[in-house]
Amino acid sequence: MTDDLRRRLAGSGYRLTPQRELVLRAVESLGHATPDEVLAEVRQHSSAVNVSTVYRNLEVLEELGLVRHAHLSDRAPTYHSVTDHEHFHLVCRTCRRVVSVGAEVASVLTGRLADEHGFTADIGHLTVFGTCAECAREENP
Amino acid sequence: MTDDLRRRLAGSGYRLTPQRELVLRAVESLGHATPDEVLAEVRQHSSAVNVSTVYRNLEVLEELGLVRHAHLSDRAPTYHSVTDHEHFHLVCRTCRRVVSVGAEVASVLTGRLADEHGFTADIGHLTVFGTCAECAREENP
DNA sequence: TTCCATGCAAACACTTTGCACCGTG
DNA sequence: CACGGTGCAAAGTGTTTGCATGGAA
Repeated sequence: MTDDLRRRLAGSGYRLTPQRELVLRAVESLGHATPDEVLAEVRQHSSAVNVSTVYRNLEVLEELGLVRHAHLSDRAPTYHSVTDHEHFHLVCRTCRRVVSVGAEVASVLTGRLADEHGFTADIGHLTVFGTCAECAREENP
Repeated sequence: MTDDLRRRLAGSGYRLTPQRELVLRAVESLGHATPDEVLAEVRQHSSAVNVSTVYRNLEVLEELGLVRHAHLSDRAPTYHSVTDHEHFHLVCRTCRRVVSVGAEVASVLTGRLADEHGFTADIGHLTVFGTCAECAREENP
């Protein structure tokens, strides 16, 4: 599978480096992670990897469609691997919990946006903020 | 209407200052604006207003429900006044154009999220990224 | 006359860039 | 052995904070 990756990269004129692979594996194993978290994970395997290398590689990997990012907080973006089925995120503003929801749940919305506005929605990047069941219960008991 | 605002602020222990009012009026007149753009607009009326004052006031005004923000780019947030009907945003990744869409267009989605996940979505904060009709046409002619 | 609000400058968090060296293909 | 990749340090953005002063109520 490393050779697969190598070919994938070569196809766009990129090379496979140890750091590159470590960044990809870190994103895959973390699920949802900010660049900082990816850096921390990578450093567990290879001590000396630089922040800028992480940023540069996340960019390359996203360009190739191997990872994606979404904004789960007002601050840092979070990356996830694309082997997952397409999904979007619900984020509870109160407890910060994140739930992944299959893209098909939004199909009526994407259909209307396409029909009424000619707009092709990128559901994988979507984040819906709001309040989860538990937190709503606590606020109005 | 200034007195209205004064009372609204006083109700939460805040005061009405010229800067505060200028920030609110700027958001109202700009439609969608980043803190930077709000600052620029405010300075057209009163030369010396500080960045930090703009940030602090946007925060207070949002707490009171007089303005809202959404993330229309990966960088700065944009603020808009709440007198508008509730809406969410479509942002085209190619041309950066922004379209506002009435919250009711997402009602099937919000209904499903409520039923299936107990999640109350905050539609006013939602931004859907994707590709608009014109840009899709240019890419696949 | 009491506190909230402001200006200013410094600190912050996150990300990007320039440059010399390194290593993949 | 050419050219993309890396580390490092410095510079950018966008935002927040501490503190002394100012002004609304």
